[in-house]
Amino acid sequence: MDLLDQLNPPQRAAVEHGDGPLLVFAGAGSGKTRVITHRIAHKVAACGVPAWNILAVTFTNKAAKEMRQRVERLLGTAGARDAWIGTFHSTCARLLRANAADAGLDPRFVIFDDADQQAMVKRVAKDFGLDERRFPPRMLQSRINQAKQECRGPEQLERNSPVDGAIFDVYRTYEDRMAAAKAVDFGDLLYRTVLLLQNSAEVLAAYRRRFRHILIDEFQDTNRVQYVLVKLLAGEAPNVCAVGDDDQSIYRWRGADIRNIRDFQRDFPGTVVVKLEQNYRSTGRILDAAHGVISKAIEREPKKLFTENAGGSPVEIETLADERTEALRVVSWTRALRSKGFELGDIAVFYRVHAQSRVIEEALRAANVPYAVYGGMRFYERAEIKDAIAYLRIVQNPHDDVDLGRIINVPPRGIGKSTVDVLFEQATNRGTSLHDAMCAACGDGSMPAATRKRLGSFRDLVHGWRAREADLSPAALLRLILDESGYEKALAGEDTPESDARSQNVAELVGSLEDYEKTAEEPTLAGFLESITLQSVQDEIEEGDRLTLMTVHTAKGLEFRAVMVVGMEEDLFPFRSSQAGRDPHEMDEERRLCYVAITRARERLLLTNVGMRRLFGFEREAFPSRFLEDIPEDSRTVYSPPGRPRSIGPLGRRSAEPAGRTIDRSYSQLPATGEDDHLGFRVGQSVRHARFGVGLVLRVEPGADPKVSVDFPGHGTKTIVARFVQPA
DNA sequence: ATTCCTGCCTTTTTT
DNA sequence: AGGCAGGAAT
Repeated sequence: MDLLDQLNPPQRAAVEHGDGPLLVFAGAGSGKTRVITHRIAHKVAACGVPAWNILAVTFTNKAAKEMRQRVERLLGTAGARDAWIGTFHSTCARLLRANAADAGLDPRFVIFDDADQQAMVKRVAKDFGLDERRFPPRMLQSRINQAKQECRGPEQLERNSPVDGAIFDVYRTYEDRMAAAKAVDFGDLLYRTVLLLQNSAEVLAAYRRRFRHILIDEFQDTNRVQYVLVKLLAGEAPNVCAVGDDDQSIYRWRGADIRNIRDFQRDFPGTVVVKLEQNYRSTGRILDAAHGVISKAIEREPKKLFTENAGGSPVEIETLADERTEALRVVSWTRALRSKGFELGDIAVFYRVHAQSRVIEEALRAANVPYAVYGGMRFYERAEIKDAIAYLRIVQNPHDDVDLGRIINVPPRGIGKSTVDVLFEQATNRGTSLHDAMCAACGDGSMPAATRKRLGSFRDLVHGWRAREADLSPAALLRLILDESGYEKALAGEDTPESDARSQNVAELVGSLEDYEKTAEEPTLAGFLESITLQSVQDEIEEGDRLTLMTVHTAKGLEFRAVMVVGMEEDLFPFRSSQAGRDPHEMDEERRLCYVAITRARERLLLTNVGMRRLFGFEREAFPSRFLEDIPEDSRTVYSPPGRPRSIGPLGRRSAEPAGRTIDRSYSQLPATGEDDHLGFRVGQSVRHARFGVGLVLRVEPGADPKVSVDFPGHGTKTIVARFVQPA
């Protein structure tokens, strides 16, 4: 087989390019993965490079898996085996575990996901007594992540304002608590790998020797620390091949830094640039539409996709009355396509925000159309699954405070909040983990005897499971835990439809652990735990005879014969949150997102917008997205209902008044004057409460259980059952 | 210690 | 609208 035969000239140039830095601009559908896989195969088969010397990095496990399969197809399974193909994060996790001592980590560290991290941040912020309104945990968390993305430890942070000071305190203490918990977060995986390579010349040299050829997929999505990592590994004679498309950069808000593409040519002198502009996916009309949208971006590398597949059906643009009608249109379009020979699996519906999916799901259920929704609440994020996993993680690493804190009283075993608070405090004071504090409390007199006893029996349970880890398979261990912890019984005891669903989910987790044991090369508990925390939405996608529903973000990298994008409206797509005043780069990103949506379609594309949309509980008038105007007229067909002249052309763009009308329910539901008087309380009256003192009645709520809303100076507004306050 | 309720906030989420 | 967190009631 000749690896070069099936390639067009630029693809071939990229594959054949010898040593030295290479930057490939790979437009949508231009055969990017083909170039990477063929380049790997070419290096190995034609240039005599040992597969061992190759590192290929992707962003999702799915991409990594697909890449490996395609390389195997070219080289044979054995020929490809030694190539290191993985995501940034899994690669780093592997490096850190292999060099744990040099990295200053326990090799059994657990990886915290977003939610775990937030729990830890919250705990730290609370210890500092920070006001949640001034310092939302979410903000603190993102500042920490941002710092790590920029390769900055706490000491490298600005500390000029009180706010900066608080962030510094939280960051530093967070790091201490993470160390005590023997846990790392996503940012740590990358940042600590960089530190490892910077601090150990030996380790760095070893990996530079090993990874002679580095290939990076989706380069436009790399952030700073990833870029630094690549530079470190590439070394003095960089054989780095970066493949990306600046037009598909849609994760700027998550730290992806488009400067990496520009800096690449500066940092790697002599970079050869190849542009792949021939598209093998979409019809000419769809590409024209995509180009119309993306060419208006204020900042982009000039390029234009072309295809030999000219013509095709026009892009359809259709205005519906409201989101329910739009959902029905999903059903009718699906039916129409099926009668034309499309399978359900060929069709996808994209939306800007998850909240849009519900109406569509309802319509599909009513019409008996099978579908799968991706994203939103994910399996491993469900409370019961997180609980079960928390137990497993405690077995792997009992010092994991977040997970121990999560399950120490789940199911309820009489170790209440106050007890846990005290234990946390002791742990913080002594610089130990919650686990160690718990064990200490079992042996000293710091807790009441009853509490001590309950802590002791829980500790014994945990230690018992740890002792069994070696001789039980992970799935068997989980079954033992679910039994002995009482978790299973507690769920069964609830006996509600919800608890049944949760039991099923837990059973499914056991099932997926069993699957893992069967399929993994070397199944271990740690391996399973790592694989699930590093899993993405895309990894969950399965082929099947059903319609696909997902956000545009999730759709990146996929393709479908027919695509429908709903909600093509100003303020929704492009999205604009209630706060105004944002920079034009954000609009560019929305534009690129729209470009991504359009370029997923192979043959058919339907874009819809509605006149009236109910979203987030409010109904408001909606106006066609500006992106619709950018689609050339000879590539599109516009359907608007009669009597509703919402032409897409130079449209009646919304005037400058604020977005829609909003009705504040909390006021419209206030009882009218005259109804204010109940039970002797009336609005404006002074009342006294045992704890909050004297306050002013703002609202009286009649009913079987009358309540009053009272503003207590110094305590804020409370809604209290009326009999707990007296007139003052 | 546990359960119930109210008020909050709402984008996207490769790992 | 709906999910969640924190506070209040039992």
